[in-house]
Amino acid sequence: MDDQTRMMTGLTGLGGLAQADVGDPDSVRKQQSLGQPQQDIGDILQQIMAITDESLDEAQARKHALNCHRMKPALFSVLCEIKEKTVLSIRGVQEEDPPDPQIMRLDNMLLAEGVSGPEKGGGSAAAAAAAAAAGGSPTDSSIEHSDYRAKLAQIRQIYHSELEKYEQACSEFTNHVMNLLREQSRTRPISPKEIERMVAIIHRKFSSIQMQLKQSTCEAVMILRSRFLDARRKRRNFNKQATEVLNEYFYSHLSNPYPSEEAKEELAKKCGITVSQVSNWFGNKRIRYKKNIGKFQEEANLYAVKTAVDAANVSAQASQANSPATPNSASQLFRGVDTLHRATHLTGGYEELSGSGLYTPHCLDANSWQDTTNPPSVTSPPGPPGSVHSDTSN
DNA sequence: ACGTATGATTTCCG
DNA sequence: CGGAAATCATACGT
Repeated sequence: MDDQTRMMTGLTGLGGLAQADVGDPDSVRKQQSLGQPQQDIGDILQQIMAITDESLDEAQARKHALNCHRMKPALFSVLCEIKEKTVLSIRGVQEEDPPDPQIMRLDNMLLAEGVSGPEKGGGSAAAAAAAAAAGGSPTDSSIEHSDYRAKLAQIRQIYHSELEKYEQACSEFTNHVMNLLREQSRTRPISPKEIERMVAIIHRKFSSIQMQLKQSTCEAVMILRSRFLDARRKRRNFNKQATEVLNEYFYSHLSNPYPSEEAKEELAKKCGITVSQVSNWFGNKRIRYKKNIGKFQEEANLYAVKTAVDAANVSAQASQANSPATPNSASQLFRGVDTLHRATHLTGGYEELSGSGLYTPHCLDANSWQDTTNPPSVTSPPGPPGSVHSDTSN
């Protein structure tokens, strides 16, 4: 309604049809006494103004009559022109929404998470790669749980179906509105530009809905991630074979139980765990071993025996392979048994072991780990193993 | 149920 | 940034 009056005022001014204010009923009456064209226009305007007071049927008939009026096209175009100048120009400036940083962030994350990326052709591999590339976190390859992937795929599927629904609804609604406006544009001043604007508004609304979808999808992914990544929540002990491999390495490198990056990778592969898990394990092992060497003595001996036996077997096999006919294998085996024997001796009696040569020097050597000023070869006299010896710090 | 073992995380340091 | 130390939180054996 307000628009209507504004249009009217605009019309009078622009068209120069009348100097007086059309909104004033008196002026309309005054116009009737004027010349023929003016009277005609005034007549039409009065009819338009009065149309709301009439009954529905009357109004319908009146509308039709007005529609067929010979002045209608001219009047209509003028109204359009005015409307464009007044109504549209008012809000026409605050357009141009820049690519929302928020939605960009969401998009990036969904892409990185493998939710919105390319379709599931490569499947988990692509997703995992994307996640790894995005996160770069040490936890990357630990997300290989099939459960995780299944849940992620589920989220992905929901996301895509929802997105599709939104898009469809958006285009449907846009079409509907456009048809409606086109339809109405026959009786009401609506310019194509206005339709365009309307479409843009609709799209903005729908994209804000999309953002909500993206937001909740991100949230779901984050929750899923945290649930699966927080291994503390669902800690599993490594399997026996894995701990065996790790312990073997630890005790056979007791003088310097710091596996290199390559060694860690190798161990990780052998144990079916990640490199960071290997690092954790060695970190824990070192500190716990150092804290209470006595407690680990048995274990140390066990693995010393194990490695000794392995060494014996290996050397026996090697010698056999070297010279199948040689009777030397017996002596090789014996050497293995010898080491084994000496190793078994170690149980309990670590005092005499210093200098036994197998591994003992390292056992009591935890103080020299990480100590560049004190190479392992020149070990300081070991403290009482059972008691908690002084911490290196302080 | 409880204590211990153990993998992971946090904090601090060089 | 890698490691030590402390700490957390769960698994596991009793």
